Amino acid sequence: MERGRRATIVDVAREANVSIKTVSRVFNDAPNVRAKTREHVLKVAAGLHYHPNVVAQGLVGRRSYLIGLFYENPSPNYVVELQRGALDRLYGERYRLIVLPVESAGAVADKIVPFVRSAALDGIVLTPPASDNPTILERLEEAGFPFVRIAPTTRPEIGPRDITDDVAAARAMTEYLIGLGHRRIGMIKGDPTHPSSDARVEGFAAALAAAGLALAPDLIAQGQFTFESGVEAGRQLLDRADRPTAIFAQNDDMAAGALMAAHDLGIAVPAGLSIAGFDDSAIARIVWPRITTIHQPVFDMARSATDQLLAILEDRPCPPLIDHPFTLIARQSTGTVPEA
Amino acid sequence: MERGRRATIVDVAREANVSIKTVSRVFNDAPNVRAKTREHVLKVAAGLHYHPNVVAQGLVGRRSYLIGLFYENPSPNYVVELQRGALDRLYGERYRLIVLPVESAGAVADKIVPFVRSAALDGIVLTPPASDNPTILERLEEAGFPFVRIAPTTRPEIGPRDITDDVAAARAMTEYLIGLGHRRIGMIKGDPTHPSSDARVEGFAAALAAAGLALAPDLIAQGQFTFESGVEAGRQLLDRADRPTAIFAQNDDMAAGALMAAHDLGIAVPAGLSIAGFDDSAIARIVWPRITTIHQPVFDMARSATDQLLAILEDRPCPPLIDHPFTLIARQSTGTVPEA
DNA sequence: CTGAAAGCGCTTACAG
DNA sequence: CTGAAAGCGCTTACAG
Repeated sequence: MERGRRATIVDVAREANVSIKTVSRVFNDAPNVRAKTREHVLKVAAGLHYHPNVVAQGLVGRRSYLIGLFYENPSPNYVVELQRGALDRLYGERYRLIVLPVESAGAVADKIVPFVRSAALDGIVLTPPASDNPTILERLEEAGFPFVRIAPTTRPEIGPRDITDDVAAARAMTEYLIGLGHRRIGMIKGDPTHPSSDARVEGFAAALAAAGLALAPDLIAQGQFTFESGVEAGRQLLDRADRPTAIFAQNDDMAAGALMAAHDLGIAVPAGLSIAGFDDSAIARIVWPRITTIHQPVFDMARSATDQLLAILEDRPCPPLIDHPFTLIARQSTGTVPEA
Repeated sequence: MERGRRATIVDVAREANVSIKTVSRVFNDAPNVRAKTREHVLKVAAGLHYHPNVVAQGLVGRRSYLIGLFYENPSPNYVVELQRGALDRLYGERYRLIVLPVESAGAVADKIVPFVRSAALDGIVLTPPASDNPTILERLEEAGFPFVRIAPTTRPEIGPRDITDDVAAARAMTEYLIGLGHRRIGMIKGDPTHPSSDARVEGFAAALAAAGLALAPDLIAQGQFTFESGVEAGRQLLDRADRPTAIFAQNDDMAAGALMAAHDLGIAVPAGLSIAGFDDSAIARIVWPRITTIHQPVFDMARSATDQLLAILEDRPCPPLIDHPFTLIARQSTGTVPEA
């Protein structure tokens, strides 16, 4: 064979003295092949370094064996966890993962179908906020294009979902802070286009209400889920006389940002200020002090969302909803309220 | 058309009253189509939501339009930069990116060809340490499989490379620390299977020698390019009476780890200890104090490596070597040597 | 248990 | 400027 020329099913069939159909059967673990024939074919194939051509298989089967992972780009840690989870499920499968980072899900919503079509994807995993974008969902449904959603909050009827209870998680963290004696607690919200942002405010508010505390609107600062936005929002909350004694940021990147703001302002954490995050991404263990956070099972959600997508593509039944448990992880960035 | 059924070239040809060959010409910007015919075809195609099927194109052209990005998993920041660079070059192209993270390049070296073949990749971008793995290079060469390398240090003859001068960069950082008055400088080495690790030690040693300083072997601690290994190595260097006044870690993740070790030991940075990193990855701006580092153009290297790979695949000439400039970025983690 | 034929949706190489 | 034929490397649907 010439340099770079791959053996084909015809080469194997010829050398093994069988039809191409038999070779096909062997490589697809189809029944009705004598053990001896199978062995012989396998041996010849190995000698020829034969591997079935996925592209040809794809053309016949009208599929590409390509799965898309669609995400905006909030934090590298989150993205890498997402990829790891999806890849973990795909390991050993014929399917491969195409990464589809976009600047803004909203900006490409209109072109989502042409986009997935021209990339020849078989299906797509949607992450927040795309998993709740009405245009994206509508277009995909119209086209009958297979998709699954991670952490959506709307339209529960349209297909499998992987969620974690944002409201309960945010409530748990807030209760934890209240339990440490905090009464003035600030929150840094995430990107307003992510429905999780509102859910986490809801949990926050519920815990405050249950403890008889008022929700002061000026103690809620707007962030974007990025580190930089956390620095900014942190400064805004801290640069005043009646500053909060604790800040609960809606993800770890923003919590790290708030921590940076505190450092820059010379405020000791946790002695003078408690900071809590959300996600349990790598960043929470990298900054000092290490950040108390909610472990959100991003890896697990991505893994089981991918599993559900494969089930759809292969016509297997799949659970419509998986609710992944969260856990509160107390670390060094939170402590009892400072003496007044 | 039924749900999910895509229009094909035949559908467009029929409705536009031309041959499929003409439709093909239009979508490939081939010459010899009357402007009027072209317009008509385009209009009909748009009405049918037609997109050429890449899988079919791939079968005919004996290619998949799939590029693999092969990497070990040292730091999320590095990985995301790599992906961003490659994706940036691929934007608007027919090619798509497959991510191929592996636990250890060495462990899969033997199976690299079957691996890329069964994933049906057209070519692959190799990152350290795979870009210097002799088995991987040999197998790929034998098979005539297209690849480009990021930051290799060996076998300059075997194809396009994108490098940055590790020796000079490490030397520059060391000279900077010496300029601040440091005389006892520790180094945290990266994974020994990465040739860059040795190159950076070389630059470190050269700067020390030029300043008439001895290279104390016990001031070189072994790390793995991970945050955790940096914590460990940092502790090892700091937990002694004659500890160094500065630590130069071979990447930012390990520098952040050393910083964590210093925090845990109650050593103030930079007042009591200077810490420098390498890469200028996101982590360097996220920890406190922000880390002085070498900006390594990972994004640019990935981008131009991908560009070179496309050139190979499309038989265009491409530069055999691109040397990307580094820059030293002084931030808050380094300062003058503490008074003895 | 095995195989010959047809076809997946395109492009390449010719012909006009 | 346009098109009919052949073929890329497989699998599906039949036939034996």
